[in-house]
Amino acid sequence: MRKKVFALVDCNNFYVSCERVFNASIQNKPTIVLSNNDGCVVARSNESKKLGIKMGQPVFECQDIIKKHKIQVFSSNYSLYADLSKRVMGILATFSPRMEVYSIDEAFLELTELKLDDYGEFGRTIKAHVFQHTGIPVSIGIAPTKSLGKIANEIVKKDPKYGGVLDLTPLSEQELDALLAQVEIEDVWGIGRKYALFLNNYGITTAKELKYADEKWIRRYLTVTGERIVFEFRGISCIPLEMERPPKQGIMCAKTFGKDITKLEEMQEAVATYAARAAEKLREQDSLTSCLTVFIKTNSFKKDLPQYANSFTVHFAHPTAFTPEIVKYALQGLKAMYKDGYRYKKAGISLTKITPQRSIQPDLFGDFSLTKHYREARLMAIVDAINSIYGRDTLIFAIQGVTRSWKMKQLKLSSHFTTKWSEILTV
DNA sequence: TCTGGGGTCCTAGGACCC
DNA sequence: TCTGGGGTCCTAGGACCC
Repeated sequence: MRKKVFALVDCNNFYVSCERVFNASIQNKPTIVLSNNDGCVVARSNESKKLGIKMGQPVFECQDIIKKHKIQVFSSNYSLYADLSKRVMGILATFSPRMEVYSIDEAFLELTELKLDDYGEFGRTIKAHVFQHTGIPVSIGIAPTKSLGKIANEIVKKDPKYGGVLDLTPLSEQELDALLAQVEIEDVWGIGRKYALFLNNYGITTAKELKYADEKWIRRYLTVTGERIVFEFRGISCIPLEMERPPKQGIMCAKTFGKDITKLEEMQEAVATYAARAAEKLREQDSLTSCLTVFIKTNSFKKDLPQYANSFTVHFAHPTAFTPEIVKYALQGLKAMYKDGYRYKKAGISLTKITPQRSIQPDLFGDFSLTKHYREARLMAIVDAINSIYGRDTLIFAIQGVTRSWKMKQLKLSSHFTTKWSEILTV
């Protein structure tokens, strides 16, 4: 069997790069993008990485550095990033019929069937093409397995001498091992904090040492996922390309509030809003749910305040994607556990037991009516269509509230350059 | 009074990813 | 004063079945 070839294409500092596409004045300035509510740093330009800003760091902790070095700060503009991501992926898709969109800023391309002489050259073409058409810089790692592609990408990002593209396929085993020895165990794809600590305790500190570890032992302590990494490092591809995203098995909508909630009515607004959003996502993938969990919690960082956290799960008699019904169950759950006298910081909805819409079963004996189900589905389709044309929340349910004092804080939001006509770039 | 062996399915919890 | 959100997969253990 011929060796496979995968390219991992990863957008550099993606959210920051997106902001830069539409803002020439921040090209070489240190820049960061914040999480919801402007709480933590979730993307950093190379300049801000050098200044010591850490991924996930709370903003208030690095306020001094931000001021001192005039770091450019942005709230998350998720619809802008999603739109640019779509454009990048569209271009990547023209380079191979076999592509896996792995995350908002990463994709695997399988190049095996292209039978090229020089994959590195192909990678450089892709990189140039993506930049020319979107303004987004990418790094590319090419290798016989997905895990090694990740490794190549890791090395490319750290060492400018590769110019953003590294092809491992022509390397000898010794050359490959020398590169693997440079990658620390915690930077390996699939090894998180816990496993890194565990492996370090046993003297496995680099990707190379993991490659030559006893696979039986690895399987026992890191399960099959760990064992797969070992084999992938040895050049045996065990993590297949997944071209189609299967429908989600769980859908979540959870957010911290812009300000604490102390009243049940406000909490009902928030919970109803999240439930309605989750129901929307459910319908986007043509699914139904029959189980909902609602949770609420106070701010656990504030140790001196009274703490309360609870969740409530509701199982439905019939699967549904009808917003009023899902909202009703969510509010029932909320009522069952809500307690007065606390300052709530966060709430969320999670939908599980998700089934495809076409699997719906008429109930011979119960009160379930197929006619009613279709009527509800048509109504929702209309609501969704209106909201998609005129903007989210054009049509909402009264319980979701109109004041929304608890809404996310986003003080440094850039314009929706590509998704709202009113905010299109002016020159 | 003695009481096997082999399944499946479900759930909770823990690991991971970006 | 200020600390994100949304996913996946795997395993162990319990319930239940024959």
